[in-house]
Amino acid sequence: MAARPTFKRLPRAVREQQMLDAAVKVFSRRGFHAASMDEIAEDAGISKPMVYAYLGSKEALFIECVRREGTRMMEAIVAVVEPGLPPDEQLWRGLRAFFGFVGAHRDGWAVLYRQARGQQPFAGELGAIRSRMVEVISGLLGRAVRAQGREIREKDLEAFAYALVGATESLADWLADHPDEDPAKTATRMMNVAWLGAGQLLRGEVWRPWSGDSARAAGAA
Amino acid sequence: MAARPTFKRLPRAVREQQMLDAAVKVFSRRGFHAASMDEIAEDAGISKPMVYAYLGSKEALFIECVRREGTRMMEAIVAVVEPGLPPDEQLWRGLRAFFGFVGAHRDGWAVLYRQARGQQPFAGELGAIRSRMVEVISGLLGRAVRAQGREIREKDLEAFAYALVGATESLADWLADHPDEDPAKTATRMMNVAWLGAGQLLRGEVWRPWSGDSARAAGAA
DNA sequence: GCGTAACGTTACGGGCGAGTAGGTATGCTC
DNA sequence: GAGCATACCTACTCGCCCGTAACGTTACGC
Repeated sequence: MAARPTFKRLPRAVREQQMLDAAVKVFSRRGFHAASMDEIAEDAGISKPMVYAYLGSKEALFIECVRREGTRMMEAIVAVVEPGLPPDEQLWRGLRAFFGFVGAHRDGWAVLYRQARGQQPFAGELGAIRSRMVEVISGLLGRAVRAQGREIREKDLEAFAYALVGATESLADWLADHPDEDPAKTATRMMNVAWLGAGQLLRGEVWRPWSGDSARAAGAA
Repeated sequence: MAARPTFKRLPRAVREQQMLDAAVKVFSRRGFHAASMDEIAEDAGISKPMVYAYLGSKEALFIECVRREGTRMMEAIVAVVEPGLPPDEQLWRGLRAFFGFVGAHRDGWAVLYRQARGQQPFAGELGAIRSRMVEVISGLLGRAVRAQGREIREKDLEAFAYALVGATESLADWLADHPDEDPAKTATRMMNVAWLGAGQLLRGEVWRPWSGDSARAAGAA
């Protein structure tokens, strides 16, 4: 044998994570179809049949990537959102966690989700994650509305939440394309859209981050 | 030869449109990669080499699809938005035209754009269209803000517009997935998000369509 | 220390689909 | 009605890349 350090034997769980890391990277850079299993394997420092042995197929591998990243993202969000807080603070915390996550996984996130949106086999997987987010947001808003004794149709709520999710994803793309932007500031921007809307913007109202518990929307200029 | 009605000879311009129609349909149903040139050709009632003779390559064909649909969409919008009207009415008109267009091209729009978002070669093409929309919206809002003697940073404006475009696209997807929904009503929903925001929603404020020129946001309940 | 199961490899099959070569028919021009 | 451009076809080539068969090698249990 050559000088090759044969210390490479690693347990399955470790290898699987390495493969997923490599897969996320390559899928991100090339897109699902343009990515080749050979490149992923090489990037993971392993040979192709191992990938098949552990993850099954290209499609399964991609789904696993989406699932892992999606789960991590959801965990990052739910970790900071505590029910019981006022709705705008919950929203703010969630957004800050979300953009923080995207900022930390710049290459990972955006392109992976940009990929999954289109391809039919994965629309379901991505749709499930988006559905959870829509649920969370519409639940949050719905409870807040009803807590004030008001009525609102479920479908209106769903559409509203859907739009907010879309806006947030869109700003995430924007963030991924502007590497010098600050995630927290992007979250603030999103808060201005989600909470205040264009009408308030024209009236000079601005939403500012929570510095403790007071200081909501600063009044008109 | 056989009984085949040989009356099929058509001028190039006509055939090109037929090919594009077929391509939009097939790309929509299958996605860019899964779509085969054979299927597109068959659907257009022509043979594959003709497609290559006229449109060049699969990639060029797809780009042409995006460009055509995008142009049509932009035309539908700019046809109804007249500068000089108050900003919220301009926004409302634009949104109504947009959702009307999407509703009328349900299969076309959503999936075509869902496709183009991911695939790298086309991101540019789609990005150009999105940029125009961002420009239009940020221009609209920027003028309105400055008309009131207020200042606003260009980047804030851009991010705001970007978020609105994302929200709108997201609701367009929603509309495409809910065939029984009314485009105009969806536009109204979007208006509630864009103009009022969640804060007003909680206060019971609702945005209602223009019936002529009066009747802006209906006051609190 | 030896069997065995888990880790790992090299090298190939084979399908699918983009793109093309080369040839035929039709209609327009003058 | 000859000539020419344009519309149109059948039948291929060929490369890429997913997935696998068949075969080594390390470490762990007992």
